[in-house]
Amino acid sequence: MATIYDVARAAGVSPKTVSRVLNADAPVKKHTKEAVNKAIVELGYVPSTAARAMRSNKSGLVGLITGAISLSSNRSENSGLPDLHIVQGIQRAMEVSGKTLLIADTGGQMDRVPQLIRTFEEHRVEGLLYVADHHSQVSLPPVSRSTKMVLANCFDDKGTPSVLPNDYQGQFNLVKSLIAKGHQRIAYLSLSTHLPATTLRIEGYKDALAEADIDFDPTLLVPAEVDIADGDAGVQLLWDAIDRVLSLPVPPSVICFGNDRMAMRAYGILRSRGIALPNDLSVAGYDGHRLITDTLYPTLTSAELPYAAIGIRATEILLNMINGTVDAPTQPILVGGPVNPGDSVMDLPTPITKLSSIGRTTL
Amino acid sequence: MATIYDVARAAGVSPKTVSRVLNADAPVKKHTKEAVNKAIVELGYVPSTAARAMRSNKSGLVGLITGAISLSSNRSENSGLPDLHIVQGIQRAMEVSGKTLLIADTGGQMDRVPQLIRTFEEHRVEGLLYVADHHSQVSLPPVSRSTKMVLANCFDDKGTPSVLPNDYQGQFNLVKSLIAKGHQRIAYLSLSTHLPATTLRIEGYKDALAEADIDFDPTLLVPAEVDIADGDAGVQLLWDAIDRVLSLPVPPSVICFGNDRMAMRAYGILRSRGIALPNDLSVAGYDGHRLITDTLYPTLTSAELPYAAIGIRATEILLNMINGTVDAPTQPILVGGPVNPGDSVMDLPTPITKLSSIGRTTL
DNA sequence: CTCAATCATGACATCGGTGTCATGACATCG
DNA sequence: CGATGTCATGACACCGATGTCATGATTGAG
Repeated sequence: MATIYDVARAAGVSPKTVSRVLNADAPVKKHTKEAVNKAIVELGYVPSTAARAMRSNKSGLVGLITGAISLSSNRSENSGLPDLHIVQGIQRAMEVSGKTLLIADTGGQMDRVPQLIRTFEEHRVEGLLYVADHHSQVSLPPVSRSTKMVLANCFDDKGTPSVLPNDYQGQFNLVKSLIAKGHQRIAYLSLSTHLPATTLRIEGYKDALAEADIDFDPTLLVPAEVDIADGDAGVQLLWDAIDRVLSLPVPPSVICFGNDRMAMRAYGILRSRGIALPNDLSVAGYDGHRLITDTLYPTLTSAELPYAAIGIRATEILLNMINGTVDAPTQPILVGGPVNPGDSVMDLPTPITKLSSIGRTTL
Repeated sequence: MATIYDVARAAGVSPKTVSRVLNADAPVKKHTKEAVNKAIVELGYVPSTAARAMRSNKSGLVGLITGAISLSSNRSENSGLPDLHIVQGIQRAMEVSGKTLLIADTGGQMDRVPQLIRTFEEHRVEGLLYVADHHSQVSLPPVSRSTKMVLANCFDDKGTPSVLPNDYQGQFNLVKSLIAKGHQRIAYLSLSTHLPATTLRIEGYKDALAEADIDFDPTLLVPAEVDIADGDAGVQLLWDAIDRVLSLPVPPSVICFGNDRMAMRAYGILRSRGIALPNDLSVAGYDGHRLITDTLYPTLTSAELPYAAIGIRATEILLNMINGTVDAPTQPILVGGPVNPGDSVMDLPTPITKLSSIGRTTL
């Protein structure tokens, strides 16, 4: 591979002059510049980032640690929206920065993280991003104090800058939109209550009800997901939860599910019970998982988890920290998302009348 | 960041001795070694790959060009199995090699590829992998003759080494397994006939029929996908294709779909027509898209597209080319996959009797 | 026309490792 | 006991770019 010295010799100038042409950081005579460019093209010269990095002490690299690639759609038990969307956002934001993204995948094994960080340090990355597959608390091994780091979709107890989905607001807006469509009996079959997201969403659910002067009915709130990734148990639990809320004296007119995958399962379960969607019962999901929401029939109403935006925000924050232009945020950044309306939610012009006639004949 | 010189000074030895300890490429007295290691730990020294790469003229990097990350599940019209699985396979194979993978995403714009290749060349990658999102012919811009390259899931007309799914065998085995279950009237609603995969799979379909002495009936073979990514048109076309084969004088006992997503859509369409799966009609997909096959009820029988294996094979070939141990293959490597059985295919103990009673009452 | 300021370019050192060769300290053997 | 060889280590150059400083050429001002 040709070096800057080869180019210099071919153009009859010094290496430094070639460097000046490359970086346009000092005036070069037009004639000289042309000779240099000609030599560059002829030799197919491409500057070496390694040499540049060594001299400038800047690698131009940013490291990303994630399990998004190895885990994405392989483990179908894995519940939510693919965290890959966060990676997409990061890539998009990184592109315009001119830095190169180094992606390391954990393969789901957290104990490999130190090794990955080590590799990044060898490459002298200027910053580090950590992406979690769901809103969670993490505890990462310490990195050299000088290394900037931003957490996406997770947080720790060391005050590392982090970007999180606004789960409270997402569920709040979703329920609010259901109420606007005339629904009053709103069931919520949530994810495991051990998840930070669930706690926040339940708050959003309750506050949205309160805002509309609807009393919170505890029997309508059922955790319908276990932590253990056991497909069969999951389906059973979901079946049972649906059974419970539909058997209530006054059944709900709409069920919110903890995520789109649960809603997708519910489509099958409800149909097998002869319940027509959305005529007999409305359904809403969470995540905005397009593959599911758009493909299901009827299309699914869902609160969008703004993963791409989270990736973009996290990247922006990191780049600012690298440039030193802005201080790292001390509080988690919350990113909200819209409610994507689908055909799975019925308009209920006269909610009270309809309520009493739903769900009884089907059980 | 500490350098090898800092370590040398702290340990009271020469930099070269530190280098020897790091690489264990020459004997070092136990006492000296301990002093060096102590200094390394105390200073938190991490060697710089940039400096190493420059001296050795080996970057230890492999470049990967793909659209898998940006396109994955965002564009839900995008038909098949996510090509991300290929990337997963590549990562797994690369891990054990000790090289670092540099991933560049095209964002779906092929015109960005030259730019990405340029960046890789600046990083002096030792090899290049290109991953296509579906079995297709590609035409990549020329790279420096010395750069090794392997194509995964695609091929070109320049004889670049490539690894492809064995579409012929996949469909052949799928149809064979259906025949083994007693099916004789096997419809095939294929993908667009412009795809290389479709041509190959139709051959496999026909040969499997021929092997069982079943006459090929052209009315059972319907292309049910257009090239244009128009969701509505796709659904209409699929609806119509299903309509056509079910209206035949002797309707099929099973329908093979071009991919799992089509099958998923078909579940909804068939159910809305009152056809019970698999009792009234069996269904099979293609891709082995777990998210779909495992979640659908009943679970979907599907020919697995061995994307992970393709990624692994492509990586192995590339690494061999880099090591110079093996010559590049001159013919595309074909990788086969199993048929994943689901509950969507009925056993037909007495195929002929049942055949005539299917599909009529539902139309 | 002279002197200073500006411009274009080059020589050289440097970044952090490692290959090559040299060197002094021991060990081994006849 | 001296010659030869092995061992542990260090001095030095080099990989490819670029920052610093120097230098000769050119230009402009007085």
